[in-house]
Amino acid sequence: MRLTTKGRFAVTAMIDLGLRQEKGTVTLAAISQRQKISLSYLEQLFGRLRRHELVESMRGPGGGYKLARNAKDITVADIIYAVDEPLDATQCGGKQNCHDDGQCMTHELWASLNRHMVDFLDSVSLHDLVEEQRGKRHQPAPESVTVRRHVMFQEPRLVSDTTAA
Amino acid sequence: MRLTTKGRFAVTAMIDLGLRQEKGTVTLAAISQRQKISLSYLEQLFGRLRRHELVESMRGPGGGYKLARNAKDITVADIIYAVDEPLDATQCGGKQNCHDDGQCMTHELWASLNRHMVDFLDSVSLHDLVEEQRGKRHQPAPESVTVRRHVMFQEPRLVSDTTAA
DNA sequence: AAACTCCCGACTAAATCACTCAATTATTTG
DNA sequence: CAAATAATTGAGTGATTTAGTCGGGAGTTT
Repeated sequence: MRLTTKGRFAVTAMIDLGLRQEKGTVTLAAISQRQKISLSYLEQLFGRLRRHELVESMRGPGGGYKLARNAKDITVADIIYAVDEPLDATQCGGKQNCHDDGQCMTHELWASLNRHMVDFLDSVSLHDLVEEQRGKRHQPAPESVTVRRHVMFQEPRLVSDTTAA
Repeated sequence: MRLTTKGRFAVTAMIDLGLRQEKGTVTLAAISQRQKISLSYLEQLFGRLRRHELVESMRGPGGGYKLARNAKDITVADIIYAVDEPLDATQCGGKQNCHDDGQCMTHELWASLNRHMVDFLDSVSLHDLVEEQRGKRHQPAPESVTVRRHVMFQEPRLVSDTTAA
């Protein structure tokens, strides 16, 4: 799996979007200012997010982006996969030097690790992150239920509206 | 965490070493031939493995490398950390653009992911991998005990001795 | 001394990352 | 319609990282 700042920015931007989309749409220019991510870069990222149907766009004045579906149905893995594509730690998806066997004594190890990572990132929804940011720390479920819902985000601070006069 | 072919090669080489060190030491030249990893590259990798005290070396004829401790006490995380250093998915170890808060809404997310990855890689010992390679699939513990011992390596094949005439 | 083996640092080509820039298309408002 | 707003696209670029190579040196054994 590739873990780059690209994925981090994408998640950050999506949280920002999730926090404000109630008031219609959110422009990239606004996200750019709040999160200090260059507009051009955001454009690139949101192009991918849109093609993966995680966000929807509206052009023209009053336009912008909004989530294509409920934040609970968007996972961090979805976001990272959208912007970083492969999401594969094995690097030899059955083809490359893996045909010779032996070469790939470690193949299953990486495949396993990859599954672990994906499982984890898939267990955290955008909704979870947005709620954490809102500071709603009312830990209801005392760590049970399925596999979802991890409680592990200690940093509630958020960039405040510097533009909204 | 950085997951590159460097780490993969290092783990592969260590498995090879673990499989054969009973007969004294193993030379890099032998590992190079069996695993098709360039000797120069192996030298680089084993320099780091030695400095991290995972292997010990003996020079001169009959020399080579051997594990510095029991294979059960060497984890995959140890190996990857030795050759890839950082082993950190957060990328902003508290310093960079993380001072401003907000910027780091995702900091804990990456930190968590990193812990998950390290935990996993730490739960797999070199001994586990070596035994898997030997094909000793006698699953004794039916998945219990602590957290250690995952059963997840389906590829038992190994490069056979092409040199040993 | 000769062969063997580890040891070390510098070097490099290729790929990837993290962006930027310029131009275009669609939409709304006046 | 014109102007402003925003998304949309594709190409380009500099810095960094990766995945190695290369050339010699140093310690050991026969």
